[in-house]
Amino acid sequence: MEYADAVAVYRELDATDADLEKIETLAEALAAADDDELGPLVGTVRGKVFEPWVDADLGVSSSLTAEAIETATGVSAAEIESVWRESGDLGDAAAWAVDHATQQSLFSEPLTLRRVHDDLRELADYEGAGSQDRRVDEVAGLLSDADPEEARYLVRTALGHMRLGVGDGTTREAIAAAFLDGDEAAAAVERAHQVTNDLRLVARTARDEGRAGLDDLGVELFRPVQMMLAKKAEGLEDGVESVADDPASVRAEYKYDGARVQVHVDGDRVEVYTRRLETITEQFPDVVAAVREHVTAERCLLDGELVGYDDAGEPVPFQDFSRRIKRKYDVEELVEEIPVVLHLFDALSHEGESLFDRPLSSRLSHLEDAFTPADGAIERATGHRFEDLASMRSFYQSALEAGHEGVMLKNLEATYQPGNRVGYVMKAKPVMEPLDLVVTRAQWSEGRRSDYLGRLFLGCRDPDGGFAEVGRLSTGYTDEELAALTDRLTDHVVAEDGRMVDVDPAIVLEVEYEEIQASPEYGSGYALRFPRFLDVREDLAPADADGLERVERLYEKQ
DNA sequence: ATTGTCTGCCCC
DNA sequence: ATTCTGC
DNA sequence: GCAGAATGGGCAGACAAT
Repeated sequence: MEYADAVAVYRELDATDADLEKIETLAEALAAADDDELGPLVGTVRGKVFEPWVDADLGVSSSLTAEAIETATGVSAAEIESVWRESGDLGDAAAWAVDHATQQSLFSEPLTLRRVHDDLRELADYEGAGSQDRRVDEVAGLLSDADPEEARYLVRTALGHMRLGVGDGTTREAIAAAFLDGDEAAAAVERAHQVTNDLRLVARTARDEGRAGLDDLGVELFRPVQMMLAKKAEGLEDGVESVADDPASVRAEYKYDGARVQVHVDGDRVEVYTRRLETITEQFPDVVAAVREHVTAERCLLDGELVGYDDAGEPVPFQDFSRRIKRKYDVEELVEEIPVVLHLFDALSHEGESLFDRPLSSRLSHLEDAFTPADGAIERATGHRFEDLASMRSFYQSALEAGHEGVMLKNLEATYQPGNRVGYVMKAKPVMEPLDLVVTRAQWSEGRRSDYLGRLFLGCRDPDGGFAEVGRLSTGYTDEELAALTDRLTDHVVAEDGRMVDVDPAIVLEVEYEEIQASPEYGSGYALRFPRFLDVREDLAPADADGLERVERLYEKQ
């Protein structure tokens, strides 16, 4: 397949918002793809060049790609930056740069999908001194053989942002439409995706073996399964109403602030997977040891949350616990410093028996049979069924007092539904008092927001009469609110540098957040976790904004 | 040897 | 993670 | 109600620059 043909497909997908049109376009392309092109097409349409289970990174993102565009075209970095900032897409800037190239490659070979895909894959193998330059050269090499449209999607692929409006859902529908018949085709594709987490494999299987082949793909130990996710509840009562008609079939559990993990066990072999189904077994030898010692089942697949604790038995802030996740060297040192507890709350298979179609109540009794709790190492998630809302409310309070995030609410009769945020699991967390903060700086956005100052830096009053930054804001406003904000901010611009804009402190925003954390990044020494826009405080001047002392007080209080 | 910048189907 | 938008 | 996009803080690792 010529790369130009793949690009024609991307463009057609890009040209419509209608789901059905996207599915039809993609299905036709998948059906027409050659034997060895189906995988690359399924991957690149989602901006991915590796299968999800491959532990490899391209190691190229916006900065190095901008350099590659400069190398390939001779267009200056400043010009590329400027077009990037205007269009909000580095791929668009690449298209422009190729069109305005001041240097032509001596001989230009037409690109193929295969070459683009395989060359990008090679980037991951480069390591050591000079590797960044070699990555830049490799991307530049592709770009110098690309026409403007090819360059646009080549760059978007390298960055992993195709912006085609095609996600896993659309791709699954297209696979079904391309290779299968019948009403339940899409459901069969979805199920196969849930248990393999690999759309390329699913597409190949659907094409080569049809429906029967897909149905043969089952849950296997050491092939992680997509996790069932929770929806957000407005409050405890709302959550209970949402999960089940009958409050008697609701289980409330502590919601822990750690990392969601799936643990696979077969005798001595233990693997620990994250929510994105990455392996983190190496980072948690303590967890592996605890599982070996206390899991009594020979074979099982368990679901839970890993949480860090301090000497006093209090859960540590997520930012501290998170150090353990990416640690590669001196792991034992961190094992000592930040011990963790594995809180288990579900069982997906037990002694070879799949439990996906069983109600939660049944899965929980299998979980109970599968291991012996050991305090401080491996425990059941704290949870119960409650007779009335008042007792559930006090349970919720006890979760907060113990330093946890809130509660999960689960329907005891529901089956395990991988990959979906279904209404059978809800999470309830308390809302913090909002802060009134001043916009100190702003940045031009990308993609669909490229005409807006969509990233707003927030400051609180500091004792010197200035403003100390406590983070950035970029969600919570509608397009309309953002357009109005952008308009107003442009009246206060004092300096502009690339995408960054300095503004007079003039606009006060009401901002919601989950938590205040200690920050090494921001001037105030604090940062908001999950900040979002609530409203413009028209009634407040910058001098009325919240001060650093209030931020400090709230930090100490939580 | 130290510091700065970039990256991540990162974790949340 | 949260949130908004188009279907 | 779903799927998709655009974005938050902060961490360790990997190189590059000094």
